[in-house]
Amino acid sequence: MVKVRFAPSPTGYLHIGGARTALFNWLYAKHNNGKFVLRIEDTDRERSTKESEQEILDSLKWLGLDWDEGPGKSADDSMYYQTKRLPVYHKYAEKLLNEGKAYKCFCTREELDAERKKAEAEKRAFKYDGRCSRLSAGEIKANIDSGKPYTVRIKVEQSGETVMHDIVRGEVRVQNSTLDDIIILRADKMPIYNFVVVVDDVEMGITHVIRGDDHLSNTPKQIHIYRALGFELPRFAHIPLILGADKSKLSKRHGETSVMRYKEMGFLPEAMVNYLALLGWSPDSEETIFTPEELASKFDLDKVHKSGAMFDNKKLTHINGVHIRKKNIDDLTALCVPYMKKDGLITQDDVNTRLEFIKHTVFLQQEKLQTLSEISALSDYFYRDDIVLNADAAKVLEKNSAEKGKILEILLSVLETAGVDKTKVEELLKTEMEKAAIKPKAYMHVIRAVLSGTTQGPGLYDIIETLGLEKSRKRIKAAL
RNA sequence: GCCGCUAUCGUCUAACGGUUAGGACACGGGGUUCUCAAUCCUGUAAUUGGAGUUCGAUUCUCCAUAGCGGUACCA
Repeated sequence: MVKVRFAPSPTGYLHIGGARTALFNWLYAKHNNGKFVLRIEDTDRERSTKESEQEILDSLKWLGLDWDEGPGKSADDSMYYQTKRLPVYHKYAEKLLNEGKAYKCFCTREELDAERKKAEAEKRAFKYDGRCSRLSAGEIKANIDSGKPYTVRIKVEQSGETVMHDIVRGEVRVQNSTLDDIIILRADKMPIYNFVVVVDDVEMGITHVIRGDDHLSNTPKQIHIYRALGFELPRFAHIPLILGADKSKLSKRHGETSVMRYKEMGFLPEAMVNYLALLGWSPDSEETIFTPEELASKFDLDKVHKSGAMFDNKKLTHINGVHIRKKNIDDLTALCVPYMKKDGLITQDDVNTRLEFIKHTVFLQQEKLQTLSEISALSDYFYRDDIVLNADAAKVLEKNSAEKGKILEILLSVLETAGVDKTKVEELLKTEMEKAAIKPKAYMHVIRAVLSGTTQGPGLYDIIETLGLEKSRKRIKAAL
């Protein structure tokens, strides 16, 4: 059975790139009726926080990327937190030490840093020379007796090459001579990523390691660790990075990268999923709009592209608009309400007492919305007492100033007899205006400006009907 | 520097070695419409360069160039 995992380190929010990696794993698991595991890689104690972890969990949940195993899925979560599995890693490290496949390295970080710097200054590649592996038993004992801290390194064979078969990259070869002895345990006994990732993937039975391209050069090292441990290799798939506008790996300096910020900005999770899936992968067909379920049924690793993909907010926004248009009005309203509340258009009381009205105003803007957050600016004139006349609308009134008074007088009388029913108003207004020899374009534009303060929006008669008699009358009188 | 990866419209991408190099976003034009949006039609726009293999290279090989990633007691 296919079993994949997403293994974030809780050192910050879940960003777009991480979300896409999680998504590809999730899609692959779903597609193959496999399992999707979430594991928290918190061995970097200095930077890991509980808040970050919570935000990552919330982000994944929001995106709908539910995990089969991981935090919150069983009575005992400890298996999914690396800091809670320290004895396991120590056990394996001990085993390697006993078998002579690993050794204790007494070199200090300072010494190594100095050598690295020197090598850099001399334009040489720095590589640890493995000197501690050649220490005599006596020297080792002396070091330990004197309490000298040590890291644990795995000895890496220096001849030959390591070949990996990546599902998306194909065959990748590296000369072993370019690798140095890999640290698996820090001086404080905390295990290192390359080591824990191997141990955990094996212990969890991960069959496919799907991760960002930036891990490609770690893979040969990990393969050496697998071999030292006598483990079988999983299948690897390195997916292309998501790039910013300058084609470097997407990061904060390119703008918003936090998944939760996209939620705040009014993006739908299914739109994020849809867009992210298309970044680095393409379906057989030429369609572009998919539900998460459709993506899961179509997704496969062999259609994953090799090169990095630039994140394009415009396309995301377009896809978001399409998904918004597909929403039913109850769901869309529920989604819009938080934004309307935040922008002061409505209160919870309004939600309780005039939900149908709110729904209707949302309905009128549905086809125009690209992001949920736009709802307030588009429909505020339905909620305000008075309009705010924008520049374009002012221009319209000015242009038609000669007829404005007459138009409004007629409208007023039409409303008095017809009420605000949109078909009745349309009918009567049309005949009355014809009598007065006023062109539709002229009176409609003027009325729209007076009633909404803008030059765009839903159909004019929808506006009148939604506004109601009282507000319409008030705005007409104010403009006269 | 060293190691690795990558290279098709501005962007995301498609194309058994044979296509007028296709689609989507964005942009431009037009239809529809009371406006905007939506929708429909439509236009502009790409194979990094050089060798080689081949009857024929976007596609295979090599070189160059460029970009990216890695080069930690981070993940």
